[in-house]
Amino acid sequence: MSGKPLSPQELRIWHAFKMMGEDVLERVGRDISDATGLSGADFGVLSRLADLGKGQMRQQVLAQSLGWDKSRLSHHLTRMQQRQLIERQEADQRVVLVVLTKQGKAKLDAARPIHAESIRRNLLARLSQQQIETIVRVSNLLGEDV
Amino acid sequence: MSGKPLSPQELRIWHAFKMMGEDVLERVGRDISDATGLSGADFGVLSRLADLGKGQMRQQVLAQSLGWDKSRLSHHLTRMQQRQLIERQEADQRVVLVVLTKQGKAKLDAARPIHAESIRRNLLARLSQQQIETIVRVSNLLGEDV
DNA sequence: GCAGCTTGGTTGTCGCGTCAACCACTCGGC
DNA sequence: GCCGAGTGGTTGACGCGACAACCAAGCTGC
Repeated sequence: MSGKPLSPQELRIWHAFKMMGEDVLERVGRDISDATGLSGADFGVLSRLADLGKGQMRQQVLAQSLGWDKSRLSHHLTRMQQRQLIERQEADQRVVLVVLTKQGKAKLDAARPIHAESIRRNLLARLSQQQIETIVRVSNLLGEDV
Repeated sequence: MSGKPLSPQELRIWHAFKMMGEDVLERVGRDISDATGLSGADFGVLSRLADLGKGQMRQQVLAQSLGWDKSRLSHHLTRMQQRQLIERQEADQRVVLVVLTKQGKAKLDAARPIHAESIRRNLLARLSQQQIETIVRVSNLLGEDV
């Protein structure tokens, strides 16, 4: 409410906060992509498919677990399908099953160690236990709906 | 490196970290956009133009201060130019000056208080002083190049 | 002079993400 | 029966972003 502009101090905090996420996300994404050709988004889809769904899952459940809307997922799956990472099967009409292909599984398996290593190098190894705990706590605070 | 997969604990940390940034960025961006039609990127361009350059700046300097590459900026400016938020003036050949238009300035002035309020509500007000200090420290740690 | 590098910027292409419109099916009520 | 609402998904349009190729201009050095 108070229309006061942000102080230089507040601006610094905001800037730091923005950079923190973007930097790390970008590095991890790039590591995966350089090594396997998968984007961070691809990796998210494939790993949920494998871990939560034993290789197959309904689109909407997948969307839910990614925090994506159905349109975004539909577009993304179309592209992944063209690259043979997944298939779509109509279970009964109306329900579409997303199925991990051999190739998708292979790429995922190739990407997992890269992903893990990158997260350790770019995030976990750089922070103290204290700091990590604060991150988790802060994330929960900020994730609450107003 | 150790090929070990991430533990559930490590995964939770990673997930928390990812969400933290995405949530808040998205909320602030949406607040600005709902109120003024400017994207977060537009706001960044306009505010740098106004604050760092007294309303005009060379493209490359602008790109530098945004952390964007020249191509991205060029594309974005083309779109902003079509919406009359900025103009491009060739100073001497070879150098292009980006100039804030009246409309751009007006939009920026409208957006500033929204931006400030949104950051306070979605970030600053939710955290303790301790936590904020940790964020800033962590951001610096993570921003260092390897 | 001119070959070659660097600098400042534009352009095309293509993957990504949002929004709104749409289709098809199911279910509840009347 | 049918009408309306909700659910699961697709589609098209359009802005955005990364990348690579390109076009000047200017700056060496010979």
